[in-house]
Amino acid sequence: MNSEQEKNSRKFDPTKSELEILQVLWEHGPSTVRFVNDKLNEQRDVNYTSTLKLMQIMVDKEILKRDESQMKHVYIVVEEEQKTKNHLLNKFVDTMYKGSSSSLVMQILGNNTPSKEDIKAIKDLLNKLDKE
Amino acid sequence: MNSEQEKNSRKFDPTKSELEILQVLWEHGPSTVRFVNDKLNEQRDVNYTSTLKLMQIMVDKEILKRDESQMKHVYIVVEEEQKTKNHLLNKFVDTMYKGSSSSLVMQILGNNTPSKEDIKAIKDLLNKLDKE
DNA sequence: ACAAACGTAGGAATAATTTCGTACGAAACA
DNA sequence: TGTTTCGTACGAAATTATTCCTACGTTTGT
Repeated sequence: MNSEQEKNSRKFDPTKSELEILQVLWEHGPSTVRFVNDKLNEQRDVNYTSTLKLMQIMVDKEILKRDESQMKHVYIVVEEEQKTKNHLLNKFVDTMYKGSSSSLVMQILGNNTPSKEDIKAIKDLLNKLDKE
Repeated sequence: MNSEQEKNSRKFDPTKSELEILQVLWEHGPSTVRFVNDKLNEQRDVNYTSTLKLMQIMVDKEILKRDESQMKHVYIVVEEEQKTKNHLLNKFVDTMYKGSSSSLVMQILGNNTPSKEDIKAIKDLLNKLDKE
């Protein structure tokens, strides 16, 4: 189960900026550089060509692929969002909590105040897991 | 509650290598460069002076302080482990789960298989939270 | 048809991070 | 005491990541 995740995951480790771009693409689906750049500029100044360059690099790294059939290339995330997030989450748990996901959960629940609904949702999930 | 965390957290964002060092110090308490470097070398090759340099930089950044009363300086983590981890965890939740800690919890519980004990511990915590 | 706006490509400049070489003093020890 | 080992300081080199300049072609609108 863990080994399967390792098998499927490239070493792929997005940098900070790459992650910003991924987030836009995750939220809005396949997009042009222009669109991504505009989104990024809602938060901070970035030159169009900087975003372009980065996205081109991401294509090289095979984090993205692109549809070049139109003049305005459309960039598409290669690996599905959940898989990538899972990978990053596991890496985070490994480095910060020595791989113990429950201690992460304990900490996050202890330090934040989830709503009643959140609590219920999590309880339900736990009950389901319990039965298996 | 969130604002309090912001108040107490410096912008402090350890780099990858800094995090490696922090982990050694978290696990073993205040240590010399030699000790930290030996630990790091259990995992990968690092030159002693590289580790030294990094730890000196961390002192500059006030991530560490050091006891220079002995010739072999002893380095000490400034901010307590939990506070730093919490900060990093929150940052992670913010960027990866738009701040929704419960969706992180859902994902991590769904994708790993916590033990019965883990499940019980989490349930207990949830019950406690529920009452408040 | 021409100018303005917009697209990609690619390389160079800059910034951030990490690594290590060199110098030099203190301790250990034969 | 001489030499080897171990410590720190500091600067520079190497690496990685990020930003942007320039060139040049295509589309859009007049």
